[in-house]
Amino acid sequence: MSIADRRAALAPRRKQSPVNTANEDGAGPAGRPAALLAWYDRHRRTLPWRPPAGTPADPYAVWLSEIMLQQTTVRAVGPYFAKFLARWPSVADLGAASLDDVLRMWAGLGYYSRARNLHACAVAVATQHGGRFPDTEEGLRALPGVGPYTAAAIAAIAFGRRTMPVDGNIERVVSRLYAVEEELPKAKPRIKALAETLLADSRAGDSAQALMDLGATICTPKKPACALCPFMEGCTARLRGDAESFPRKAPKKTGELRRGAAFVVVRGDSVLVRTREAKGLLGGMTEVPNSEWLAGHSDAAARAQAPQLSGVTRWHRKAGVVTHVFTHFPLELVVYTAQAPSGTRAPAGMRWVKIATLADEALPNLMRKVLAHALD
DNA sequence: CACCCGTGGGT
DNA sequence: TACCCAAGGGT
Repeated sequence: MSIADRRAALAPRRKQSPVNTANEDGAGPAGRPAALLAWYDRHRRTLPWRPPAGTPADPYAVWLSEIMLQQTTVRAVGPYFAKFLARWPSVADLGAASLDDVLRMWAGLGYYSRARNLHACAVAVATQHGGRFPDTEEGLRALPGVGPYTAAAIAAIAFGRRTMPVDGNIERVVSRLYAVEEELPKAKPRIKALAETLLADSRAGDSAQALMDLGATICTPKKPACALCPFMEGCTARLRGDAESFPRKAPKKTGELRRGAAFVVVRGDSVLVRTREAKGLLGGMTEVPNSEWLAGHSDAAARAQAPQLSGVTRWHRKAGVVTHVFTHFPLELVVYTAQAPSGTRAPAGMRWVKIATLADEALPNLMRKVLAHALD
C-alpha cells in the first residue's frame, strides 16, 4: 500500500470517530509517539555508536558519542569515536590515561574543553562510581561535561529512562510542528514540554533518536523534505508554508577580524613549540610561539612579539597568510620562519619537537595550518 | 542571560 | 561570498 493509499484509507476514519481515532493512525497529536517510532523502525540511521535495533546500548559508548557529538557533525565524529573506543575500550581505561594523551587523540575535533571534561568525567566514573555510569538523569548531570541535554540523552538511550533530551534537531522539529513563535533560547522550556509529548510510554531512547534522525534527514534547516515526514499532516509550520523560518532565533553577530603573527623556528629536524594555558581558547593544546591576536593588530606590532632566541637574528616572512575561523571571530596569521643553530636552547616554557612526530602532538588545526604553511 | 569555546561542510 | 549549522556545556 502506498503512502497516498494509506492516507486515503485513513482519512475518512478520523472523521467517523472524532474522539480518539487520531491516536491510532498516528496523525493526531496523541498518536504521534507511535507514528514516530514506526517511522524510526523503518528509517533509523546506522551509526557507529548505535547498536542493532532492539539490542541494549553500552553506556560508555553512548556517553563518549554524546560528548563528541556536541555541536559536531556525525561525519566528523565517526573516525574519532572509532579511535577512542579502540584505544580505550572502557571508561576505566580512559580514566587511567593521561590528559595529554586524550588531548592528542582529540586534536582536530575542536571545543577542547570537551576533552578535558571527558577525561575528568572518566576519572570520576572510574574512581567514584566503581566504573559504572550513574543510571539517573540527576546522577549523570553531576558529571563534568554532562549538561541537561547529555544527561537526558544517556538516561534515555543507555538506561531507558523516560525523559526527552532536547538538542538542536529536536528544537527544530518541535518548533515547526507547533509553530513556536517565541525565539530561542527563551522558547526552550516551551519546546521541552512539547517535545515530551512525543515520548512513547516505553522506548524513550528510540523516541529521542527518532526525532534526531528526523531532524537530521527530513526536517532539515533548509529545504525540509516534508513529503517524507511522518508528521506532515499535522505540522503547523508546513501548513502555513513557512517551515524553514523555524525555529525563531535572533541573528548572531559575526566577530571582528583579529590579526597576529606565528613564529616557526627550525633547529635541524625539530621545531620550537609550547603548551597553551590549561583553560580558555585551545586550552592545553600545543602551539608554535605566536603574538597576541588583536583586531587591527599591525604586522609590525605582531612581529615585534617574536620569541628571543640566542643565535636567531633573521626572520623570514612567508608569503601569504593563514586564515582560520573560530566560533566568535575570524583570525589571520602572518607566518615567520627562522633557523636556529644546533644546540640552541629552547626558551623557558618551550621545547623542541621532531618535525616527524608533529602529527602525534596535541596540535589544533589552526597550528597544523601554520606549520604546513611554514614548512611548505 | 550573554558570552566563550573549533572545525568543516552546505547553500 | 558570507553566512548558517552541527546529538551543548561552562561560567
